[in-house]
Amino acid sequence: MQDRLTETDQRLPMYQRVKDALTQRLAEGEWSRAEPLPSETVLAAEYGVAIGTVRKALEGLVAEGLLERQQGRGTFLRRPSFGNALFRFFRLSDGSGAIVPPRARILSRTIGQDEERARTLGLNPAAPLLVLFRERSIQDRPALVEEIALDAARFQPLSTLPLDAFGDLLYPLYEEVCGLLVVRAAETIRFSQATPPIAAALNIPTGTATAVIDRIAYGIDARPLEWRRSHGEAARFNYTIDLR
Amino acid sequence: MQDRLTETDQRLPMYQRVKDALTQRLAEGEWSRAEPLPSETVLAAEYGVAIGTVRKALEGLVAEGLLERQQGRGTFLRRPSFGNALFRFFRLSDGSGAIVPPRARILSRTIGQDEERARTLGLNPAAPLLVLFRERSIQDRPALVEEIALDAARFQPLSTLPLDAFGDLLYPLYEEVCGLLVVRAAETIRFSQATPPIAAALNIPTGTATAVIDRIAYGIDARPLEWRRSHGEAARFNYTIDLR
DNA sequence: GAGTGGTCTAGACCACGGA
DNA sequence: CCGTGGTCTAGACCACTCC
Repeated sequence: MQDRLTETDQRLPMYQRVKDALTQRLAEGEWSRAEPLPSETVLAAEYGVAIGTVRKALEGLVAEGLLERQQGRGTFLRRPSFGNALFRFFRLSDGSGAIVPPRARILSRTIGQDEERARTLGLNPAAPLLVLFRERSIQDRPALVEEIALDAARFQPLSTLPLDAFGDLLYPLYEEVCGLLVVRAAETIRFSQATPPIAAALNIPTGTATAVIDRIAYGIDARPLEWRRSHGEAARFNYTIDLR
Repeated sequence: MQDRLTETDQRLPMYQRVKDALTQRLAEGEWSRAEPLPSETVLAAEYGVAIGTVRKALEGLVAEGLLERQQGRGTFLRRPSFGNALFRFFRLSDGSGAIVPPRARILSRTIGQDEERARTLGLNPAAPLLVLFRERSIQDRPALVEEIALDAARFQPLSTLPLDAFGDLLYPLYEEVCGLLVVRAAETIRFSQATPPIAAALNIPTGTATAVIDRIAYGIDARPLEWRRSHGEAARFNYTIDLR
């Protein structure tokens, strides 16, 4: 057990090496979300370090959003909460005020090449990509259209899954069907105008102001998993951030 | 020295009480940015706790962005870096590519009442507000217009300061002239269209798409200090965020 | 009651910065 | 060189969850 750390750089602080080792085990799916990690005491024994060192490693992983700790219960793999949070950007309380879960529908699925997006995903420029077009609507009114690019190799099961089996959220699907866990995402917001296809999909006039959000979602191993571009009507856009 | 903690809630964890006490001393301006806080050892002795407890309090304040620590040098009050970061939202590399510091010009200064904004600032609705209109430009081209509301009482020195003495950045001014330190801010982004006065100030046609950013800046005591609404051309808007 | 994480202590040694 | 924060240890007791 103890030599699990020997491969990592000896110059790094102990807690960092423990953290790296745990990250790798998390990435390999060693623990589900229902099942707690070994306790601090056990981990300390496994790695041959003091409990405080394990604690520091765990706290780091909590800070990075990989783990959740709960007193009396244990330490768990965290479920990222931004999965459907794109809708955080848009006003949801359309009329009734009740928060309705947005419905998703896959408009098309193709496999092809795209040099630029493959590069963005950290792949060989010629790598085949699985490309989805997706509509998300609230109360049967289209609110967003999304273009999604995935590594066709890693997401192979999705290329045969029936389109109506995709459900409303993709990230749980990635996890269940492909064993890939989204941990972090970076988004870029900018402003544009609806091109004819976008306008048609959103049911708004061509040229209407839109907000465009590009997202790159990263897996537990910090490599890009998904590229996504979402279009929505600018008038419905509303976003809040905290600065320090 | 040791009884400095007696006023705080006895049920709170020790490190929390130390943290609260330090926050208050920071808010009172006990340490400048050049001068380090007392060392961990000294603080531990002052508060009668173990060094690890002080460390946990300090780490919390670092996480909140109030402090910076540097090995071998000491622990320092942090200078928030978002002061001129509104321009993070907009494409700066206009032509030349070189990053030019944006110039600011105060267009007007008035004192008046505004119930809603006073409430936003946590003031009595009838409290007098100091309202500034400000233009910010890059290479002599207006890029942003801002409306800024402040508590006239707390920012009293600003009501008589010559308009051309305001400089390009307000937060250092708040600190130097009023002794008020901005620590955190919350921003809301939305898209709109330029009204005639905004269009005139930005030198764009009325009705052009704009990005509107509302900001509330908070002081070290976590109370709102400043309300600000910035308008810029939407086509120049570009913003990146990280989600977890 | 048994086991978990949360708080707290009291030390040791190391790495870095500055005089 | 001394003093700083950074790392690490080895315990203690408490608060919480679950059976």
